Amino acid sequence: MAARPKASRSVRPAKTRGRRRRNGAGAPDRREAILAAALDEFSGRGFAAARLDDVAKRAGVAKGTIYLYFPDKEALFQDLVRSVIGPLIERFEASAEVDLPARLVAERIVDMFVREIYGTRRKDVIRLIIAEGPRFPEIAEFYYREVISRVVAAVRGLLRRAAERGEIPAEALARFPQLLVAPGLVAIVWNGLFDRFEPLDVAALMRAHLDLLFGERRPG
Amino acid sequence: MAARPKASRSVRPAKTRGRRRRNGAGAPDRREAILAAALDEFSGRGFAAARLDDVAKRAGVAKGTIYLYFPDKEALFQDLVRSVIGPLIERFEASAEVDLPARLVAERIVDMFVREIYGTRRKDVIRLIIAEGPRFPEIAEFYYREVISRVVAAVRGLLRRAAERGEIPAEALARFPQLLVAPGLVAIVWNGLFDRFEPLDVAALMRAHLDLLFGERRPG
Amino acid sequence: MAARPKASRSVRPAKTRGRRRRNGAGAPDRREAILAAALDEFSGRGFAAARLDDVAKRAGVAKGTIYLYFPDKEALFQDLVRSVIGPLIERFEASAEVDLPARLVAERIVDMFVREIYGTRRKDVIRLIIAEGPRFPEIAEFYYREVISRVVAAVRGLLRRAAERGEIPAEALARFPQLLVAPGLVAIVWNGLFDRFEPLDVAALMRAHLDLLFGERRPG
Amino acid sequence: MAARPKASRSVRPAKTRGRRRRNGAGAPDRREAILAAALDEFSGRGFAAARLDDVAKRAGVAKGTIYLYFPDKEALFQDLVRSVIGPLIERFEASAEVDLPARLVAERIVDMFVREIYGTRRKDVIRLIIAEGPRFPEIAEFYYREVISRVVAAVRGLLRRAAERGEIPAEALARFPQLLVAPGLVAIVWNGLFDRFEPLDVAALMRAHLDLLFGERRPG
DNA sequence: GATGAATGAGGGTTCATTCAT
DNA sequence: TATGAATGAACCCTCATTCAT
Repeated sequence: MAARPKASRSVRPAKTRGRRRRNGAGAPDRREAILAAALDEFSGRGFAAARLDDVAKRAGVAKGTIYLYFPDKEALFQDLVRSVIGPLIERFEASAEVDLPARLVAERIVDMFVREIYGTRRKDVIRLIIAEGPRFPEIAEFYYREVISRVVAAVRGLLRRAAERGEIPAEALARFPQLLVAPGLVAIVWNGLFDRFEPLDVAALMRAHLDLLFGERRPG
Repeated sequence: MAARPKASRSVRPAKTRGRRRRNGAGAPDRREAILAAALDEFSGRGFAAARLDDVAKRAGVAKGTIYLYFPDKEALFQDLVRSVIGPLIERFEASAEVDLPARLVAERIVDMFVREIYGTRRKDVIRLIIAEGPRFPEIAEFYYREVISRVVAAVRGLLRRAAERGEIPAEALARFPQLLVAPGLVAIVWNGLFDRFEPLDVAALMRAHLDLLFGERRPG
Repeated sequence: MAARPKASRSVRPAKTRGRRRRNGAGAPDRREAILAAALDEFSGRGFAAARLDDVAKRAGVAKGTIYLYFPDKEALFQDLVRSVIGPLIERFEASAEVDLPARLVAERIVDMFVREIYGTRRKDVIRLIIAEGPRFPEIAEFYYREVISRVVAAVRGLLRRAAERGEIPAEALARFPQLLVAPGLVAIVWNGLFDRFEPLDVAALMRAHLDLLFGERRPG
Repeated sequence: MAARPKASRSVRPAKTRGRRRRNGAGAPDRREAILAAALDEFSGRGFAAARLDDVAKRAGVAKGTIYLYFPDKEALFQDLVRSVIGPLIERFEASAEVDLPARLVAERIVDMFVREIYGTRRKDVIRLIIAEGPRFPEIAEFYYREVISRVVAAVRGLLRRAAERGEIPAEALARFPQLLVAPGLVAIVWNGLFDRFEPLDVAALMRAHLDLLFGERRPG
């Protein structure tokens, strides 16, 4: 924090783009190792309380090495979010575009959420965004631009098509696509805070949610 | 740092009992001023990054004064959460118990949420709990015990009655009362992260949500 | 410490000299209570680490009350030393002046040391002087002027008379009266540091010491 | 504050093992510089009042550097004592074990005391132990175990042999070896408190002491 | 006189960042 | 490139001292 220079805007060092050295063989990529360690530390303690020292230790590198790949702590955090969230969205858009009955598509999306997000460290990144976003406008903006707005658009498309086919009654959802994903968010938050008191069956939760939206599913 | 147990339980100094000074008239209570300032600072920067110095400045007291009312930074945080959340829950339970059609009760609850939480600083406290809860097991536990479990119970009761009267189709909701409040959570998170990109009409969101649950509302 | 005004030179407030109030009846003297509490706290934790808050608590007065009797922490410390050490010395000089065989006089002095110093809180004050003296030139000077130099003079007189009568062999002691009291100091230091590992029988130690100086004592 | 147990045991950082920098030539070791500075500051102001800031300044390092070598202020203090006292004792035991007339051995020991302790900063450490020992049980214990008990044992051996050979009259000393070293302690305390009022000729003091114990020394 | 809430300078400790090797 | 010792700005917390009541 404080008055350190703060170049922020995370510059990927040349060497990483055109990567050289005996990498590609078996040497674990330094940058990846650091990002992975950072995810652990940041989601375990929050951005401010996480120590780069611990990140370095966990990544198996020296503290100074982090600065070869990231200009500062904040940039490391931002790159972490980008690197985890970035790849996610394309897959999601693809899922949402297939032209099948909405319920089916929704189920696929839910499946993907459970498998690819809730079941992985990615949910921790989303939790991080929720927790730290207010302090990191750039992160929030990135997330809005790269994820939220596209998810919203994709879901809207899906729902409009469904509405046209009469698969869903109202246009409520099309106006507030957030309602479709709300339970996913709840699940992530619940998981972080209350799972040890009362574990949540996400899959069941999401199914119940779809039942509410699309009407009881006829198992037949 | 981290979340050491540390019973804490912040002691209200004697002075509040036998209070001196021109308090009793209308002078803002020191303790309240500090809590208010703490809410601002904590929700603005997060627990770890917030400076007690700033809390003091904002509260118009000296740094040391904070320690007359709270044993340490963590206790201040915990007391803040307790003092804001505590009073909330009773009102909520009362709302949920009235014996009226579920839709009506739900609407009242939604109204209360919008007015008493979303429209006040309380939403910031909830955001804080979401953000810091994983690092503060005591906070998470308190919140689970005092809020979540009671809300869940109250909502379950409400929904069961509604289901018995045939007002809502499924028992999905009774199994996952989280689904009822999910949009509230989404609204709070959205408000903190994305409102400046795309403001959210919470009232409309919540209404749409109720429409989905109870079927389109007949405006008549 | 630091840059506080520091009037030091402990001014006994007028009220204490010409003491008023229902004192003399049975009301415990405030000043004495504070000094007693200060002795406990200072000898328990050292000057710097002792807290006036604790002194006040132990004395049963409010923190501010201390400042009615002593200008600051340092003056309290100095007055403490003076009030405990002052009365001691006259008694000692009287003991040393009686015209009896040196061995007898020495035995009386030793007795007095054991009873009046080693056996009371006064030994703690001496320990305090040893510990804090280097930081409190005034204390050291007071102690040297009021105690050491007078003890040394008295002991010298005693020894010279004894030497003249042939009771002690050498003039070594007269040159270094410190040698006479050295075991007393050792006892005090030992008591503070090592008594829990190996308790010291002071009386026996002092007797052995006298035996060395005056030759074996014929019990007959 | 106070004297919490706290295993401490200050860790020598790796750098000392595989040392870099032009050390190995003659550059003063960081750790040593800090210890030396700490000795100055601690013995000048006492443990509690000494400021690590000043220690750092005096050692020519940054404040944070201290924490690379010592976990905290207390450990620095303890290590200081250990590092100064540790090496002392072996030499002393060796001196006490030679099989020569007791008077000669005693004179050697006294010489060693004057040269190696009284004439060096080591006397300041002993003063520190006396002053702070009551607050630092571990220090007192260490000192008792590593120094006192061994000195006592060595002196006892020495005296027993002397008694057997009839060199000293009584067994008083063997029961209270403290009597042999008492003047050394007095000298150290005197030096710290009263030397500016009345300097002490330690060598003469110690010689006079030996004369008392072993009988006048025949100059022939 | 007595009180104790309030003050704020100060000090121990942490940790992001730098840089000589 | 990689290292990790060194730096020093901050920040939490303490406590001597003040002063309104």
